[in-house]
Amino acid sequence: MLDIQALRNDLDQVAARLQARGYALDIAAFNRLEQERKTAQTQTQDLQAKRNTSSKQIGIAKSKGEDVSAILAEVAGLGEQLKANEARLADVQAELQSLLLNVPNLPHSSVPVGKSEADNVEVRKVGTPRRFDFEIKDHTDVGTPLGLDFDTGAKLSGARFTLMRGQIARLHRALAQYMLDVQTEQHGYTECYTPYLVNRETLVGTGQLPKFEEDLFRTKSLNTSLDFEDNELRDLQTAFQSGDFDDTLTRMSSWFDRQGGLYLIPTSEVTLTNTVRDEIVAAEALPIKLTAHTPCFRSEAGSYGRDTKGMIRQHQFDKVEMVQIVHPESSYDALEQMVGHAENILKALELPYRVVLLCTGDMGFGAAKTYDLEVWLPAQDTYREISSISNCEAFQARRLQARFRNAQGKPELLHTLNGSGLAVGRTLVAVLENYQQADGSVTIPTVLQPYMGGLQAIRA
RNA sequence: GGAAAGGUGGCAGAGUGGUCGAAUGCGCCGGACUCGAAAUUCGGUAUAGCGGUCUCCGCUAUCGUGGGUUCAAAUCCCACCCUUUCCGCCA
Repeated sequence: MLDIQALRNDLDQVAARLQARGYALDIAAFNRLEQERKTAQTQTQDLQAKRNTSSKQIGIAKSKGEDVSAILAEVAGLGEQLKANEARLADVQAELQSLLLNVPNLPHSSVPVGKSEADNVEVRKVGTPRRFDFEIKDHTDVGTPLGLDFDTGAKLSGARFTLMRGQIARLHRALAQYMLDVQTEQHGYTECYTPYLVNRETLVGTGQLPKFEEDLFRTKSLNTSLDFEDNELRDLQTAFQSGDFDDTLTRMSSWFDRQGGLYLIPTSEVTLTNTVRDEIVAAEALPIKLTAHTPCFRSEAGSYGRDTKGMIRQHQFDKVEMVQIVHPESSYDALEQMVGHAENILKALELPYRVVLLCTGDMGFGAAKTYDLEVWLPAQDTYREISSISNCEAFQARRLQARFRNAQGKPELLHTLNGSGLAVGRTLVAVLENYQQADGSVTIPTVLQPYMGGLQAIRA
């Protein structure tokens, strides 16, 4: 969420910076809502002040045993007027809030302006892709004989699910364990175990909601009664029959909320970052560095047909996440550090990769600056995203009301950063493809061998 | 799932319709005392929004959340959420 003061004072400049990332801010709508808000708020507050003083007078008069009918007559009807004004103010503020919740973050000045992936800037390339003296296979062909089973995954759950058996399941676990150990032992992150199901508020805090509901999986509790109230059902029916689908969805969603429906996390950035929601942390506690190995669940709506083969794009994948919660002055240092923390994993695994600085048009909703790490996949003859590290500045912190006490003792918004360190599934893909041998076996990277019981290669 | 208790400031905890944003204690900040510290003592100490004559002042909101009653709600009523304890079930 952007600072509403920035929008009030500098609307044109903010709009121009948003334009750079392809977001058209509705300036007229904002101005109109702000105008309405201003009048509604001053009028409401005047009425409230009038009510408060009159009520106080009544209290004083009564304690003295005086007659209060004159003052009572004065405030007659004030209640109705006040109620109407308060309702109008609440409406306008809700509208402003929802407008604000849907505006993406401002890009940092060092971010290249661009429209798409094509405008991203390669920062550096590390490692040399291996030369193969045999015909290389992609990870599905390498992995299938070793226990990668897409058919069973599909049988159990559907497309974009995978079952792993035997050595390859162990390799997957070894990768996650290794990454977690490096992040905790070498980079100073605190290991966390977090819930995989979270409430709505948590997802609003990190920015997945309200805008990206369709990217998430949502559950509902079966223990509660699923009955609608009679009038609710009638209203829902009316909304549906009149073809007002927005209204229908709103009503269903509000009903759903009351059923205790929780969402599956799309990344543990959500849970780790939300640990500081509604907190005022001590400045000495900064930076807070957290890591977790969790599954991530994504509906992948709108990506039909993309990466349908293999385990590049799954509904469920594991990830070791890094989150830093820092003083605003050090967030850009922290961003560079975190890129290094993710790179160290790739270096240790001896996987060739490149670091890419995302352009304004390719960044995520909450990011002010993002680096992607892309790993070399020989079968695709290209680099593919394996990590994404972002500085969200105060964008999430403002939604979360996550603050610290500054030198003046005043609460001030923190900066939040998150990054993958790394995506485990895609790392497995990279290992399978880069370490494949002519005989169909896969060599185990040296650093993983202790996690594999000393095994140097896996074979069918 | 059943029963009970409870959710108040950074923390502990009082307040059960009226000058209550809220006693008191702890913590924190500043002063006094002291060579210095501790102890003692005095004063200060929430957040957000709006407005102004804008290093200051005024107004408004906030006592789990949402609604209701009332001229007036931390306090009364309703619904929900959460926490704790006991019982049941359970990995």
